[in-house]
Amino acid sequence: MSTATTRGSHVPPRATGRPRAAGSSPTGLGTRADILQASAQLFCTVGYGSTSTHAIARQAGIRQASVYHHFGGKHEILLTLLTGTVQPSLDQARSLLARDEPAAARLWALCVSDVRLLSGGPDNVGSLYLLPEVDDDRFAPFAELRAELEGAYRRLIHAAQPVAPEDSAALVLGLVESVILRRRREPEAVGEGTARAIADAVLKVLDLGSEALVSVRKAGLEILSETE
Amino acid sequence: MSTATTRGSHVPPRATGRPRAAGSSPTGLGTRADILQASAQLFCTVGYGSTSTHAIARQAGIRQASVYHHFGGKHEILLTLLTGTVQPSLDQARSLLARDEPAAARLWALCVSDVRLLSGGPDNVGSLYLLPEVDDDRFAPFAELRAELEGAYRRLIHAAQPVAPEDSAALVLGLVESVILRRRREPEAVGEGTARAIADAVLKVLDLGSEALVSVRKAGLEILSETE
DNA sequence: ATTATCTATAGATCTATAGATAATGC
DNA sequence: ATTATCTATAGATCTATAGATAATGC
Repeated sequence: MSTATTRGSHVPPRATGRPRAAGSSPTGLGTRADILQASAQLFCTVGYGSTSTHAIARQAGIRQASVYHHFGGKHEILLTLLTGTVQPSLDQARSLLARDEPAAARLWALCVSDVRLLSGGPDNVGSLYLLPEVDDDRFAPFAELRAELEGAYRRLIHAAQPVAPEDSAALVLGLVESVILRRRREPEAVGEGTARAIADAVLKVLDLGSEALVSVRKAGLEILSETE
Repeated sequence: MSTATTRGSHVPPRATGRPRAAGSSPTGLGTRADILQASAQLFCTVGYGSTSTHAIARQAGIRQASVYHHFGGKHEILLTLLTGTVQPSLDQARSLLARDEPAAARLWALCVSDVRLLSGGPDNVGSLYLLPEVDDDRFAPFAELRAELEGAYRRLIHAAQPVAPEDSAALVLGLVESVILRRRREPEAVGEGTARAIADAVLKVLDLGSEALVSVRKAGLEILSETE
């Protein structure tokens, strides 16, 4: 729901335990959140393998060894970030699947919602999806959530456009996820306009982009206003 | 042109120098090609930072220190792979820009050609574009080529659809590059059909997807048969 | 003589654990 | 007593260089 939840920590830090040697929690949300935030920023900019636990600790305002009090290692941090990023998308997808509005409008809303999620937040966490390391078995729980999301897209696509070819979902997800690289290259160019443009493009690709698009968009916005 | 050229080596190895301790060139194209091929495979699967020069050497059939006889370091290998991957796309784009056929057909052909390039070859080298490390200044020469390619897309898009919004190129490139992640997730699902489906989707996104699409496709295939 | 490889290694990491320490909680 | 941090460090890398070696070329 909120960014704090996404990052896996919303409890304000209690004052127990030895104090930090230098400074206080950069995020103000406790050490776990500090580590996740620092890791997200580093993984997104220099990559997973190139990021040391020492670099994470420095950015989180603690010492290297303290990272291990909160996580089993780098892989556990990345897994937490990955699932925390895809979970809100999946929640929204399920909520949209359960509704009664026309499928085209719900699909449009899902695309807008996902692009917003990928565009928002302090770091481009969506780019974690692009890390080659994510294919590793250690991150299988994430792959599972991601596959469920793809299934939700597939069902909405089929409901909206029964004659769509089997691999349409790949094109649709490709359009939605294209915002990740776009944000990396032109961070300031990405906004609400991007979300709607991508959702429109999805409908066009599915041959649902005629004059009906205007009314679908309207219905989609209506849905979004009710689900956030 | 050929994969060998892309990888920067086509000269068969001469037999000068101390022989290898174990085995012979895995690619049969010389040590430089061995290193590039081994690095491509590793960078694509486990990432850049997670790949050691030792791992590269092992896979290339040489000792770790020998890598430095051919490249200044890992970054120089990645830069070679990146530019070698984008260069053929850029060559094709320039060649298409210079032709006289309708812009829609040339754009369709460019998309098909790029998806083919990204789908082909032994490794998913397109996924090197996705590495976070690529944003580093060391890889600026690649970013420049990539920007030129985007410019070529932009010009073809505008010629084919004068009323297309400014950021259409981002959507189009997003669709084309979506094949990279698709190939990573479902390698066997990607083929010529994917290339044409993506190129079709590009025209639809640009509102060029009516019944004219059939003739555009035909013209595009004609062009492709003349430029390969 | 030239070349491409090799072996060996210095110095710089990097990960993960052991154990000390400095706070709060009861 | 419990907790979260700290300091210290062992052991395993990893990069890049120095210098030896084993081929071909002339």
